[in-house]
Amino acid sequence: MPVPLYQAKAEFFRTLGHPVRIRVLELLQEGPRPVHELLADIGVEASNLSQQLAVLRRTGLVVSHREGNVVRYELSAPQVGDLLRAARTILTSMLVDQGELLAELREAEREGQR
Amino acid sequence: MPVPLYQAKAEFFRTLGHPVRIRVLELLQEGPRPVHELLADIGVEASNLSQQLAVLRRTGLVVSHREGNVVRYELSAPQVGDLLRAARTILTSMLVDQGELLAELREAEREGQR
DNA sequence: TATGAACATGAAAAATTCTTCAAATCAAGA
DNA sequence: TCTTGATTTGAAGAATTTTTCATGTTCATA
Repeated sequence: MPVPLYQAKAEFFRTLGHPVRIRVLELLQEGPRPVHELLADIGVEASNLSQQLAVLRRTGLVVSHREGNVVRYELSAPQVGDLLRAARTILTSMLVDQGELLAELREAEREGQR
Repeated sequence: MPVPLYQAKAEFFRTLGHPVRIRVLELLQEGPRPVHELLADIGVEASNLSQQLAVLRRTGLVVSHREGNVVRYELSAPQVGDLLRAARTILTSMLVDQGELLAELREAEREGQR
């Protein structure tokens, strides 16, 4: 009973769909990091971060290993960077469009006020 | 009060994180399509599809226009294709890894049984 | 203008996901 | 061994998202 591909994709995107998880992935693009460092950069409760890390671990996007007192995380799929970049491209172009729309709306409003 | 970028990204990915929405986007990559055609390809209730289309419209990923009796949808950001492709790459490589893992587990099990 | 097909919408119930809190684990050092 | 810092875990309640159903719209055509 293989999970249909489109469902696997949906699950994959859904795991990217959380602000803390996105920040973690972006930080990890620069290289492996211990939890306490992530914790310092992203300002959330330790247990909350831990829960999100668990989500990323389950999907296999990151792996962790303990080094003494500290647990270090890293991306397991380096291509994640490409994905985030592609997303950024779309997103900025969409935000630009929205910005233009917004500008037009404001313009229209000014016109109306005369 | 601009929405922090990482939050915008998370929202963006979350809208991709639904099987019906993914299928819609993939179908629309091949070109514009009327709702009833999407409906035939994806087998869900009409109102359900409609709700998901509404989500995609709100995020600005698709646009629709009525042509007589029919409403035609299309991708508003053609780069969505790139994104889906990047995702597919990661996903398949991850699935392959999992497949290997699975194979090892089965192997280990066989070993154990001897 | 009455009817029907194609879609959309609003709202409530059902299902998932998030956040938070208390408690547990693990390794290092006193 | 006791303590402490680092991190994880389980569970419960809060918040969001999905699904579903009934009802609207819109346009074409009889």
